[in-house]
Amino acid sequence: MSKFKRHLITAALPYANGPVHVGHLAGCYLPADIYVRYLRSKGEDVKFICGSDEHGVPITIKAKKEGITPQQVVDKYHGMMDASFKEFGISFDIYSRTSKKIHHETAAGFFKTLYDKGVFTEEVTEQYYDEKANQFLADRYITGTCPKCNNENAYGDQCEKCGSSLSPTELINPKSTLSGEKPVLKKTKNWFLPLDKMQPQISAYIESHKDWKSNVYGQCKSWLDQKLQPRAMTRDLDWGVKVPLKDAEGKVLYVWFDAPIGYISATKELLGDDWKKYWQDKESRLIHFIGKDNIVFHCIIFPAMLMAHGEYITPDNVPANEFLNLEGDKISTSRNWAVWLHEYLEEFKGKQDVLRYALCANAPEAKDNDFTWKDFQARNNNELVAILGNFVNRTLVLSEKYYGGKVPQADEYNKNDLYLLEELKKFPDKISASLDAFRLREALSELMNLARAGNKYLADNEPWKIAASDEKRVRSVMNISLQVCASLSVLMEPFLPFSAAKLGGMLNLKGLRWRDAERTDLLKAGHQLGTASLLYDKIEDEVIEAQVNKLHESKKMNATPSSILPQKAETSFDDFSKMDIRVGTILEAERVPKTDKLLKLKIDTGIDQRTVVSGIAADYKPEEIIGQKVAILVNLAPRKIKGIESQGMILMAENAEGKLAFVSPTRDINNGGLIK
RNA sequence: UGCGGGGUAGAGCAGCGGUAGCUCGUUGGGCUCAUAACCCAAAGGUCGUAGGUUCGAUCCCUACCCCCGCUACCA
Repeated sequence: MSKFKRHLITAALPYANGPVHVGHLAGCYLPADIYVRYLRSKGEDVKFICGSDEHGVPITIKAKKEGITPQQVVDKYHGMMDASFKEFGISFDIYSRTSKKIHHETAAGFFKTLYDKGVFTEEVTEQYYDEKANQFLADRYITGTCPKCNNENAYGDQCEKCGSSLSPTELINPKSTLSGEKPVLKKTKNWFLPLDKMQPQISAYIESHKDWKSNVYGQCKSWLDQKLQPRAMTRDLDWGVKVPLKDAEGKVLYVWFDAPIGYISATKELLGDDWKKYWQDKESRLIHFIGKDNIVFHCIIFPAMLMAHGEYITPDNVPANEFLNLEGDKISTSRNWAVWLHEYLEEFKGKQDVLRYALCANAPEAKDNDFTWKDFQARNNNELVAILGNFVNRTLVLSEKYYGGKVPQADEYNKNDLYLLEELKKFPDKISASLDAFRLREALSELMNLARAGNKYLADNEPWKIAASDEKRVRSVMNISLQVCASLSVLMEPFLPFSAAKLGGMLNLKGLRWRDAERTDLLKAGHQLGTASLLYDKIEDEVIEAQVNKLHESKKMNATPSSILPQKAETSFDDFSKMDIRVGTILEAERVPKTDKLLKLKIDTGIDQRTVVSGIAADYKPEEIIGQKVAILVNLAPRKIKGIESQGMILMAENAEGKLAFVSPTRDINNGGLIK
């Protein structure tokens, strides 16, 4: 039925610097798994590819911090992720890793092909080099004073204090984090993918996929409208895939060049020579499941690489999800604000499907969504237990009671029966339509509608009431209810594979395909059913409260230690006394238009009244700070901000969350009073 | 600030030109086979704001506001 002979489905390669959390699952692994299981159930030829992304700078930094090698870092997390995906029922055909030999060969080969075809442009730039450590420094390995806010601990790519994005050469007093030495500028050559020149064909490619999700298509359009820029595909670093050229000593492939090729090398590893069918045959369909942070790489850069190579098909669809928040706050690995999959699996043994259900029902398909434990509990208790589990349970309990677990013979169908059976036949196609359009939440809710229909049918026909008076009728009602259970067991498999298997066991059915779900004779009269047991248990309030508490405690623990910055370099009293800090009073305050954080203040410094622009609007409203006593550095060189000359700087204290507070004398000191 | 996504009942979402719909929650009733489960019914929305196009707008156009992401600013 599909115009494609085979499907290659990938899920974003998770970065091997931390374990898997619910955000990852909801973003791409669960949707991809549901889609793949659905295709398999339809009998399609499908391969599901994933693996750990093990290169890139953050891993080398993490290794340094923990005093181990990068290889040890990735080994640890690769093992964890592999195991927890497996236990959660993410049914990869292969879960590989980019540190494997086959990947290094494939990625290097791919690069070499592009190089030989003359695709790349070469550019020599000046980069910082650490002479003591004998290597070029990635942006993150350089710290120095931020030229914008004087923060002495700014990184080469970004100042975390003021948020400015920087280039390493802008830093004042740059320092290598490897040796502490001052790095020197040294020329280095890198290879660029000329996306600017490829813009026409990339545009044509994107334009031919207007059917993509609006968040994906919109993001791509935005990049194209801003004109693509050449992008460096190599880096001066020693952790990664070596650039396969003679004059490229000490260089590796850019992670975003190397990572998507991981899909290709994993396919090779899985299939041997057959891999080409999936990547190079026009009748193959390539689909990437990713989170929104990866859209550009999968929709523009990777397709550009594939086109430049020439022998590959391009992604047919990239159904990217938005982000999942947790209890109202962004999920963060470093702040330990997350529900970790390996911990969930430990604490909720056998409840994989509950999390699968909660995440799918609330997946961030169109916008960011919030995962809350309360919602998780409600989904389980009010939907899985009360609707799906209950329908199956009441049907099987009655069958056991009336017929000793043997499927009864249906006699004549009445109006009610025919109506339900007609409805039943529509479900596989209805759910298919939603799944084919990557509307998984909708598909899941359709599935639940079948269970709802079953519950209603039982309530309307009340077999328990007529059990004694009309045995014939009861046999028909129970037969039909059992057929609905059988269809459910097939249709729920992509979403709830563990429950589907359990239900299959209770019904003593297996090996059914998607199409079978529309049949109304899956269970023959006389067929012996297995033993009934509950599909889902209620989750009590205490369990949920415990999880919420755990979350908040870990947040508290993380808030304090890591956020205290180390002491700055020693300074002299002379240097300190150059600062002229005075007590002042805020006379006027107003928002600087078109900015989020800036206030324009008029301050009485005792010396004069002057204008100061200050980034405090997130914490203070203009009207509430009039009359506030402040500490002000008055002899700071004036600087124009948003066209307003700022003549000084207000001193602010900052807590771990970045909240600001005025520094102000505790007894009444007149304006102009010296702070020393 | 620029770009993208989003703003629809208490919560989560669908609808995207013809007098607002789904799930959960709430309230009332029924039932008792079933895990205090199930079934029925009701309440609850001026569809972010203001203009415009149209016989008619939640849906199209314009401006603005709010939330999220990337980006800028944050002395």
